[in-house]
Amino acid sequence: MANKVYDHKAIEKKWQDIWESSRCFEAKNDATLPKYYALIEFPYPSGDGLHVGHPRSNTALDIISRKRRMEGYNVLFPIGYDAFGLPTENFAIKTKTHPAIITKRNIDRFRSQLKRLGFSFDWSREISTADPSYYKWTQWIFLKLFEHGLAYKKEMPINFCPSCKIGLANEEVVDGNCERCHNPVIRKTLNQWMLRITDYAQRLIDDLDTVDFIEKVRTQQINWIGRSEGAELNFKVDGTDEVIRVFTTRPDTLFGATYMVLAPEHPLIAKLADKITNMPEVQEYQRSAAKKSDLERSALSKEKTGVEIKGIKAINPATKQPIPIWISDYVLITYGTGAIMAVPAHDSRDYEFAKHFSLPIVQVVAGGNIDEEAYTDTEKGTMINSGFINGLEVKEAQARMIEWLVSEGIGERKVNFKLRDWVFSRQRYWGEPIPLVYCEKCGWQPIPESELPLELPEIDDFYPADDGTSPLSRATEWVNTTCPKCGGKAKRETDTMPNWAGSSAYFIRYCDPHNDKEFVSKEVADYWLPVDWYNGGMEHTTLHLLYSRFWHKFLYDIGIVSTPEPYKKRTSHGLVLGENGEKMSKSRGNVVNPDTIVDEIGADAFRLYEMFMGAFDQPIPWSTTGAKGCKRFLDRVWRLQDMLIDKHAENGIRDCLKVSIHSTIKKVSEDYERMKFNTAIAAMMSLVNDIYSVGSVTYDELKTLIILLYPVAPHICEEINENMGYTEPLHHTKWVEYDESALVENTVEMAVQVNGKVRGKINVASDAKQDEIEKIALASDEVKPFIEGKTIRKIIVVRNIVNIVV
RNA sequence: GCGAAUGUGGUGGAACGGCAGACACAACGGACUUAAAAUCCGUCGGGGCGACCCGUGGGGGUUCAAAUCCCCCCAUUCGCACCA
Repeated sequence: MANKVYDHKAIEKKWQDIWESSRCFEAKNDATLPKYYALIEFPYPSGDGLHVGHPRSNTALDIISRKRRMEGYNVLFPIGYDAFGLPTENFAIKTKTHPAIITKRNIDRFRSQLKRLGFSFDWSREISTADPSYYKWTQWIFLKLFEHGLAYKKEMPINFCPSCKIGLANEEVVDGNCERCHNPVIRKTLNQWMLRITDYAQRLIDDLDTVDFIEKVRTQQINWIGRSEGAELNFKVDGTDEVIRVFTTRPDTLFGATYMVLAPEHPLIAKLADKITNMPEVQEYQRSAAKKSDLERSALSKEKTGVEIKGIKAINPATKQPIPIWISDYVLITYGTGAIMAVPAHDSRDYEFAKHFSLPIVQVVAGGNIDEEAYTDTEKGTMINSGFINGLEVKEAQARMIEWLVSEGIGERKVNFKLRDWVFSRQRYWGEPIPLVYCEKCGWQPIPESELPLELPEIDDFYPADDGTSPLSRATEWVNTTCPKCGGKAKRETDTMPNWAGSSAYFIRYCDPHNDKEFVSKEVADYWLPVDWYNGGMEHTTLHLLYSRFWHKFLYDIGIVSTPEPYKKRTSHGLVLGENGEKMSKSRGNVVNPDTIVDEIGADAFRLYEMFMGAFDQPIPWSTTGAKGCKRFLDRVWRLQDMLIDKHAENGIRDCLKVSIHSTIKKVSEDYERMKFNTAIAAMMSLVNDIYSVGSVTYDELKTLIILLYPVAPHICEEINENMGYTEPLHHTKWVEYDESALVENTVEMAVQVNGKVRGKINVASDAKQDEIEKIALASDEVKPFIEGKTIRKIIVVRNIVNIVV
C-alpha cells in the first residue's frame, strides 16, 4: 500500500541523484542521431536568486525536451549564466568585493536552485559569459567583426551624472535624474565603438519569413527595424554653398514644405555660426536639449519647443521660395539625416509645431479639414497647390516627384531604417575587455588571436574615473602595451563590451563548449544548429533577439555556421506577477521565493502549478493556495497505486476508460506542442477523475497516465513507474500514441436549438445521416412545444448542433 | 503622442463562428473523526416557486448561430527611439 500522501522530499532527491549520476540528460555529439535543440534564455545570476518567473520558461522547454527524448531524439537542452553586468558591478562597488567573487556566489546559488527543480539540463555544457575561457570567443567574434569593417568609432552621447561622475544606463536615469544621488543627468559625448547592425537591416526583416516566430514577436522585430521608403533630397541654404539634406517618406508634399527643422546637435549650426544672428539663443536651446534624456525628449514634451535660427533661410527646391530654419528637439540626430522638411498640412507633429509657433500651413493634398488637424492619409487624395504634380493622386505624385528630383540632381529614392547602429562601448569594469590597442602611428590595431582571452586586469577599485572613462584606465600596467603591428608604444582600449555581447552567440558555444581550439567545430555546429525551439521573455524580443540574429548572420557570412537564421522557432511566456496582480519586485514586497514553495509542496507540484496557472503567453498572478491544489492532484495520482488491479487478472485499457484515455493522449500530446500546458493538465485531471469514478485502474492505464504526466512532474512519475515494477525508467520509455478509432463513441449527444436557443438534447448514432438526425430532433418532446404551429424554414446540422429555424 | 496586447463567475482560467463558465482555487453544506488535518460526497453567474428570462467592458452590425468576425466607444496593462 502506498502512503496517502507521497514524500516529495525523499522522492525528488532520489531521482535527481539518479539523473545526475547516470548523466542521462547529456547530449551526444553524434550526427547519426536525430537531434532536437531546445533553448531557454540563460539567466542573469542576480543576488536575489531565482524567482518564480524563471521556472515558467524552463519548465515549458523541459517538458518539450523530455517528450522529445521519449520520441527518440538526441536532445540538447543546455544551461548557463549571463554573468557580466551592471547590478553585480554596482554591488561590487558598494561592498568593495570583486565582482568575480560575487558572480561565483550567485551562480552557485542559481545552480543549486535550478537543480532542485529537476530540469533535464545537460549540466556538462554549463557556461558562464564571465569565464575567460568563454569570453575568449566573445572577443574573437568582435575581432572578426572589426576585421570585416563592422566595428567603428563614433562620437555618441551617454547619460552622465556630473555629481557621481559616472556614465549611467537608461535604466539608472529616473525622471531625468541620477538614480543614486537624484541630481540631474546630462548627455556627455564620448568616442565609442559601434557595430554596423544597420548593414543587416534588410536581411533581418527578409529572413523572418524563413522562421517560425510567434506573430507579436515578428511584428515587434519588423517595427523596431522600421523600414520606410521615400526620398533623400537637398535644400540649399540661401546665400551659402551649404545644403541641408533631409529624408522624407512624403516627397509628394514637397510644395507644402513651409519650414525646416534641424536636430539640436546638427553640425550645420556650428558651420554657419557667423551667419546666424541669434547664436546665443540657439546655443541656449542646444544646452537645454542636451540636458534631456532621450526618454524625456520623446515622451514628456506634449508642448513643442524650438528656436528659429535667424539670419539664414533655406530654399524650397520646388517652390523656389525661402523658408525659415528652426531647431527643435522633436527632430532626432540619430534618425535619418538629423533634419526634416516640415509639411505641417500633412504631418501631425509638424502641424502641432506650426500651430504653436504660427508658421504657415499650405495644403497640397485635397482632403480632411486642415483647420482642425493635419491630413495624413497616404492612400487617397489629389495634389493641389503643387505646380507640375497638380491633379495627380498621392502615389503617382510620389513617383513623379522622385523622377523630377533625380533629373534635377536634387535628390534620389531612399530606403531608411529606424534601426540604429549598436553602441558597443561601456565605461565599466565588469564586461569583456575590447581586444584592441591604439598606436599613435598605426591607429587601432587588433591584438593577435594567440593573446586571447584578453583577461580583465585585477584592480581594487571598480569605480569609474572622474572623467567618466572606464575603471580600466587606472590599470596603468595593463593599459600600456606595445603595438602589435609596429612594436612601438601603444595603449589598450579601456572600454568594455555591453551585457548583450556575451548572450549574442551563446547558443552556438553550447554546441561545443569545451573546444579550446575554435569557437565551435564546423561539424558540431552543422549538426546542432539551428536551435529548434527558443523560448524567452517579451522583454528580449527586440534587443537580444535582434543582436543575436545579427551576430549569427555575420558568422554565417564568414563560414562559421551554415544556417542564416539561429532560431527555427521562437515563443514567449507571460510574466509571473505577485499575488496582488502587480509586477513582482522587492520594493513592492510581493516576491515569492521558489525555495519555500519547493520545501512545502515539492518541485513536481511547483512545476505543475507554473504550467497550470494560466495561459502560457499571458501574465498571471501567483497564488500559493492554487499551487497547493496542484500538490493535491499529485497526491490523488499517487493514491491510484492503491486501486491497481492485479496485472495477471486484467490488464490493457478497458472499454470503460478507452475513450477517456485515448482522447487524453491526443489532447496532451497536441497541447504540449502548442504550449497549451494549462489545458493539457486539465485533461489529465479529468482523466484521473474518471478513473476515480471507475474505482480501479489497470497497469496499462496507469502507465499511460504517468507517461503523459512525466514531462511536467518527472520525479513522482518515475517513482510510481518503479513501484509498479517497471525496470526501464520513464526517460527511456517511448511516448504514447493514441488510437483514432478509439476516440469515436457509438452515440453522440446533440443539442437541439430552435432559432439559436438550446431547447433540448438528443442522442443519435454517431454515423447517423442528416435526415435521420432531423427526424429525431423534430420528434423530440423537449423541442415540440417550440415548433408546434410554426413553419419550419430551415434546419442546420453542424457538428453536434441541430438548429431549427422557424 | 506612437505601437502592441488584454477585458468571461468571489478568484485563476476553458470554449475549430456551434450547448458560455471545462479544469482548478476559494467559500458553503454533509460523511468520516473524541477532535483537527487529510480524504470522500454535494452546492456554487444573476433573477424567478416554476415553465423560463438575463448574462462574456459598453453601443451598433454581419450570421440560422457571435466571448469569438466587422465598425465605434470605454477601461486596464506592457513597450517606446516624437522615426519625418
